[in-house]
Amino acid sequence: MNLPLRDTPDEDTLDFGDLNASLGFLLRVAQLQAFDSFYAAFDATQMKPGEFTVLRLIGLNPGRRQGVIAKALRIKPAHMTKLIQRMVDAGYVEREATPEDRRSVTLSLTRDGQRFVDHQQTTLKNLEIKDRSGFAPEEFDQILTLLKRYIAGNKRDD
Amino acid sequence: MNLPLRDTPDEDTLDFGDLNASLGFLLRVAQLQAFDSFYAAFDATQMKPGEFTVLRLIGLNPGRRQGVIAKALRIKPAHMTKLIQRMVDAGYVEREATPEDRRSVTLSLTRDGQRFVDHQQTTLKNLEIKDRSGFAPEEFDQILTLLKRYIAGNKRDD
DNA sequence: TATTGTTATACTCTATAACTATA
DNA sequence: TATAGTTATAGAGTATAACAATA
Repeated sequence: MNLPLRDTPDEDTLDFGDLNASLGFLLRVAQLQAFDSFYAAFDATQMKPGEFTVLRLIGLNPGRRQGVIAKALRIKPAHMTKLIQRMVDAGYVEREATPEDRRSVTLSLTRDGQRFVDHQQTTLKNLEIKDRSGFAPEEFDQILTLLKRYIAGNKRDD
Repeated sequence: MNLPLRDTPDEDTLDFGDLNASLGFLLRVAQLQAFDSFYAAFDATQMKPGEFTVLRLIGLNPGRRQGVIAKALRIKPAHMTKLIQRMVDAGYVEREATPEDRRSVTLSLTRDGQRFVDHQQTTLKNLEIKDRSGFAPEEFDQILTLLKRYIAGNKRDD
């Protein structure tokens, strides 16, 4: 005989077993939550995480070829073409023919694009404050360091 | 005047700036590499990370409703239906009508499903050894702990 | 011949809503 | 009316191959 007004408590409680010791599983869950946080913070901008990262990377490295930016972020050429087209349509990115190699295209932010990225620094800062809030200061630095270690240790050849 | 046989070194070298201090960005990159590792390790099985995690979770919690498993893994109902159908077709999962609530369905592993999951423990162990290889033992435990902290601190309401 | 980026196709994951059968 | 799961449709990301222009 269960209480009619509530679910049986253990019906919704799951045993995660070894999943709680699986780096891949925890990375996946953490990453999904990081996306949620991004969408919550960037609600007003219509921006997706991948798009905004592309804008930031172009801003830091103006004049680089589209393929170089794409490869660094593991975005496939076909997808990159469409993503950049959206950013061009939004007025944030400029494409320019490369004189030395006329097959390729170099990217840079428009004035609007740079202004947009600059303006989102505040949003980014708030996101970081929220991210840091569950950690002691040295713990946050530690997780960044360990993630970078994992990334460097598992480098792909491309 | 550049050497003709190589790209200019700095042409491919990008400044990542603050992205190297962004938890969200590092989580994303690390997670993509974790998927790569999974696919490399589970090459022979045709299994995807999400599918295998569902199998593991069902194995740990037989007889739970499909919706409970789905929600725990943030899989949307529509997607879950198709994923479970694939697992049923593969002979790994059994669906059973719930007597108390005939709208719902409970899940369990078939004997083949349980055998499959058990058999992949070796693959999983090898993956973990590879994951641990870049870390000191206490560092690996630390990254698991910190990821769990992040996950708990950013819990969604649902 | 090989490479850069584009186009086209397809498959998965995700999001949404409409539907069914229950409750 | 609300809920559990299904079906259907569409959008985004990804993978692949074919293509045009150029190297």
